[in-house]
Amino acid sequence: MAGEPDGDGGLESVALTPPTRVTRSRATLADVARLAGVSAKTVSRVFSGNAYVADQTRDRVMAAANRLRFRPNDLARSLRHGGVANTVGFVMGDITNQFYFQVAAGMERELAKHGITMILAATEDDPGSEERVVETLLNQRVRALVIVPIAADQSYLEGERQLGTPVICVDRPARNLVADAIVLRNRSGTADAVRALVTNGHRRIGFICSPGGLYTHEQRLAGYRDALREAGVTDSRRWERLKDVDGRPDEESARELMALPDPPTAIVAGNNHASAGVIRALGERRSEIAFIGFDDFELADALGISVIAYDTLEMGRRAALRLLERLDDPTGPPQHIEVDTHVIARGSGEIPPAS
Amino acid sequence: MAGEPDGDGGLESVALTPPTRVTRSRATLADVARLAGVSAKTVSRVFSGNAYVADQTRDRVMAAANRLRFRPNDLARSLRHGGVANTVGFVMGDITNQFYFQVAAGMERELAKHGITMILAATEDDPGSEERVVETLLNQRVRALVIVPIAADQSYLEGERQLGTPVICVDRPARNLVADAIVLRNRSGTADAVRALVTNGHRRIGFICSPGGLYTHEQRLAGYRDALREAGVTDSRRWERLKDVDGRPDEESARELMALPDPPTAIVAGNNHASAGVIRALGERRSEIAFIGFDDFELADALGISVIAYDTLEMGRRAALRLLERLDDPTGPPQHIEVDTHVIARGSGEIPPAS
DNA sequence: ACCCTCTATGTCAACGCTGACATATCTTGC
DNA sequence: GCAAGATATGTCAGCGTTGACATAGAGGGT
Repeated sequence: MAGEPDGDGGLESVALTPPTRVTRSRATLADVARLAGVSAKTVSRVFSGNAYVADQTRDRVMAAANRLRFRPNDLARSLRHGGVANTVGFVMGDITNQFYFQVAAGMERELAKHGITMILAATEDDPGSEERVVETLLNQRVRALVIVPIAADQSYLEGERQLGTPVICVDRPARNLVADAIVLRNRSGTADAVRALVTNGHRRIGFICSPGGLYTHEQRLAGYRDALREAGVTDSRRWERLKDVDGRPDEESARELMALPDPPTAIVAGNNHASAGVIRALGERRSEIAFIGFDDFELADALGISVIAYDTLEMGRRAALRLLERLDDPTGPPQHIEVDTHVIARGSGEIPPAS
Repeated sequence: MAGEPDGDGGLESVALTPPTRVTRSRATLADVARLAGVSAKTVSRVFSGNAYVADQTRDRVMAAANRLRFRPNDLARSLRHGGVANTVGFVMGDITNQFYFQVAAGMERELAKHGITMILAATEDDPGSEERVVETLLNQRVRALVIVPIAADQSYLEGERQLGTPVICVDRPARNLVADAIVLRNRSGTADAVRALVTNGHRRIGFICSPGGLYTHEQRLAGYRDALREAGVTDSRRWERLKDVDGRPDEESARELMALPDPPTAIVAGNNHASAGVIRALGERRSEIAFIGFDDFELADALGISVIAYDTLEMGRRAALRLLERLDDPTGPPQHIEVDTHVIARGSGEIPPAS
């Protein structure tokens, strides 16, 4: 398969210009000014837009700027304006988790409207690296920080906050730091799903989620318990499976539940990873046991999997909006914002109890 | 040490020093220097690390810096060093497409190793906005650009390239611009999948993909045709369905194929969206008709769906590596790098022809 | 004619940092 | 004892930009 047949070969080649000569340096305001026969300040005025410049002069400046391919240097601009850049930093955890990127996407979209650009950094879910990563961003003089807290403690940011850098936490609240938080409606969202199952006649409902201990997972577990308590189910602990280990514990947990003498008639998964495990474990028996997973996923609708869904983009958007508010007015108490979740019924969650 | 008598008072000094602002702002090198009783340059040396500083002095400086919560200002640093920041810009298309973010993730991981931070920007798949977005990044003085080309023409970047800003294209090559490209092995990857079906006895093989016209999709279609031509199938056009419209054309296309008097015994989908359509259309008949989709997706393994897969993170990684090479040595012809794809057999693709 | 305001442009310093260069002390070698 | 290096620190200018301030002609009102 080495030689691509005919078709539309010749993808590259055809260099438009010989292999690159480099480093004619970039034009500055002064260069443009010289060419246009005006002062640097006048060029500056043309590019920052908000001052008196004669139309004729403006044209001459623009012509010179285009000829020299001038581009205003935002670094210098930022330095001049209090040394703060027009960027915000987003610190996410595990880079392979698309959740973070969806949030980033929502943020980007909103920030772009305000001409703010976003700088990305990842902690790779290593709590120890959080502070280091944050420092990198602060050195870049971001105007604000949005972080998905992963370290055990964010008090190291207290100084920054006092210096006026807003900190917004996403998905989990910060610990030991006054900061706004944008989180999911984890607890009541999960409760909603369980209630739906209860309404449908289920009493033996399993809950699978690993790793335990995270804020989000604790909240979801709590919601699960809330709903079962409401329903008068007192032995819910029996149906809980929360492992902290790696490997594929969720799938095993599901099999374990299904192998009980009185197996659950419905299972709720606390996150996407757990959903995958449960679906694998269910296999051919997917039509027998009801299932609802927290987190929507691609093709879930094609497959008829009911989920507790939410708008990840919205989380990012809300984070961005809160951030913009903070930049306008840094005072005021921290807000705890919950983003709505809702159960999407696609079939798997509406299966009635078998026994 | 001229002006600045003590700390307070000094009201009578008329024109010498106007009342200094009391707003607590961020500490600078000079502030630290004053507190430590050394020159700013010495503090600079401590923080850039690579020069002679006595241990005792270093300690004193660090103590002062910590007390003042000093942070080096990378903006100023960058400005001093040729006015170029230590960042690269990534321009992606539709922000809700997780593919882009996976690429971003791979890049980030690699760039972080080199202390380079990434700036994100999205074109929202609007070709007209590409140039504007790119400009924003260039104004931030990114050291290099990685873009997923969406505009019809990237020649507007030629000037930048000549000024020494490397441009790397991902997923699709640039048009009218000399730039490296990191793309998937679209053509032969698709051909591999079709060959596998042929080997399994299939001759009537459908291909569904929308929208047509994109580079990637053209390549995949070409690969499909390659393999069928090899197999001596001459009427492959009959089995191709490529629509440009929106809605859910892929699902309809699949139904249409299945409703033919001599329906295909196997179907290949050209992208994830098409896969979803086909899976919906197949419904209960999933076990009768072989299926392979381009792009892996979550739970595909749990569901036994065979796919043409690749490592999206790897694409980003390769882009980052190429970029770093370019920064080291800006010369040399543009490279066209293909990232490997491979067929993952999970069952759906190994179903033998029924008739 | 005079003053006033509006428009249009220029001069200069400074944002925070570091490279180039200068200076001063301390070793080491012969 | 002294040149030659190694070590330690300081001074100054300038990266590209713009705010503050200065200047100067054009128009308007009286």
